[in-house]
Amino acid sequence: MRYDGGVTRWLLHVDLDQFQAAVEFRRHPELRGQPVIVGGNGDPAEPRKVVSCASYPARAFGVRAGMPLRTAARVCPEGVFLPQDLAFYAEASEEIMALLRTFPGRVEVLGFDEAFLAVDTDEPEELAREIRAAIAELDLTCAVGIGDNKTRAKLATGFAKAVGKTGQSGEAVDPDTGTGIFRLTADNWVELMAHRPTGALWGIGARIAKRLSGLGIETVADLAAADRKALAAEFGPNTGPYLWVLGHGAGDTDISEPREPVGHSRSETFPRDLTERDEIDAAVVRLAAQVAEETVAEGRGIGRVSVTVRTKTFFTRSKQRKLPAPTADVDEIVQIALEVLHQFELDRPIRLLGVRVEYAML
DNA sequence: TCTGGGGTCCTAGGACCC
DNA sequence: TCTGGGGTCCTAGGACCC
Repeated sequence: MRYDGGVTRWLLHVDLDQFQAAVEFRRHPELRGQPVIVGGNGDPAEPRKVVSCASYPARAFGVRAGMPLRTAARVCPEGVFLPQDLAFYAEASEEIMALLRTFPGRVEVLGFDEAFLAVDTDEPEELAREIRAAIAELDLTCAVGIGDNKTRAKLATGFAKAVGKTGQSGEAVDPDTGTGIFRLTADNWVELMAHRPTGALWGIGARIAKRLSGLGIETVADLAAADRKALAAEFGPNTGPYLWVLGHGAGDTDISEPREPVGHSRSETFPRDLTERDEIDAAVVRLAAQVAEETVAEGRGIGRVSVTVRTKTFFTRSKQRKLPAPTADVDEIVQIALEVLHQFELDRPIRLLGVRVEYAML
């Protein structure tokens, strides 16, 4: 933790509250405090679309991200449904990240609504308060997790949101009160995390938690005490030991340098299943052309094409092909996507089609 | 009321070559 | 005639995250 100068390196994790809904409130102030549900085209009757973001009042009804819109409409009849406007949220996200970059430290963007800051300071809470105050100037709120590494900073944000909860609204509020900020380090890791299920860790989802459970590992403490060899045998030589490390709360102590994106994809779940070869082909042609055009417009070459097919029964498979040479030819990509598509049986009604490309230097 | 869309990374296993 | 390992490339699939 200590290095030249004797100032401590801290990782701060900044996470906006109910981001998409909060951004909508900026242009629809009359909706503040309402159970707003963002998703699909804003029609709660639209099938096969899900909630992207629910405002805290909507969450009080049980509405959650990922829930079908029609379910949300049922559990929250007075919900205000808004179409998802990703371009608008991207713009707001840029504004937030630009603001974060005005603070001392370096910024790693994690998504539309969260970022890590690596900063050398002895007063991380002070900085966190300043960040929350600045975000409040944008008519937005956020929680800030402070940690001695990224793992702990990220998890600290969860505690910050719990601490900052104010009754029904659930918002982490009031930059002056110090709520909405939490510090998680090696000092309080065991006290706060040891008894929690492994799935509480960032990087352990439902599947791995279940497999860990099969090994008798239920809690973070169990994971930290687990035999690394046994973990390696179950999860592989890299993932296994990494899980053990996670159990101890260890993680990167600096942000990652921005990486070049590795690929790009477009997919679509159809309102009704596709059964005709013509319409299946046409959809793949359309998706492939879109992905290829977007990729070429960015000046990138394409080295691999993959096609995903999901049937009515939610059976999902993908096939891919490496190109003989990188290309920026949209027609070539479309042709290859069609050829890959035709490697599938295509004898079942199709719910989703997707086309993905991987970048390659031309 | 069935289960979005867009990413990243890891692992297993077969083919192929030395 | 049979049998080695190691290394790399490629595809398929799984898992995680926001």
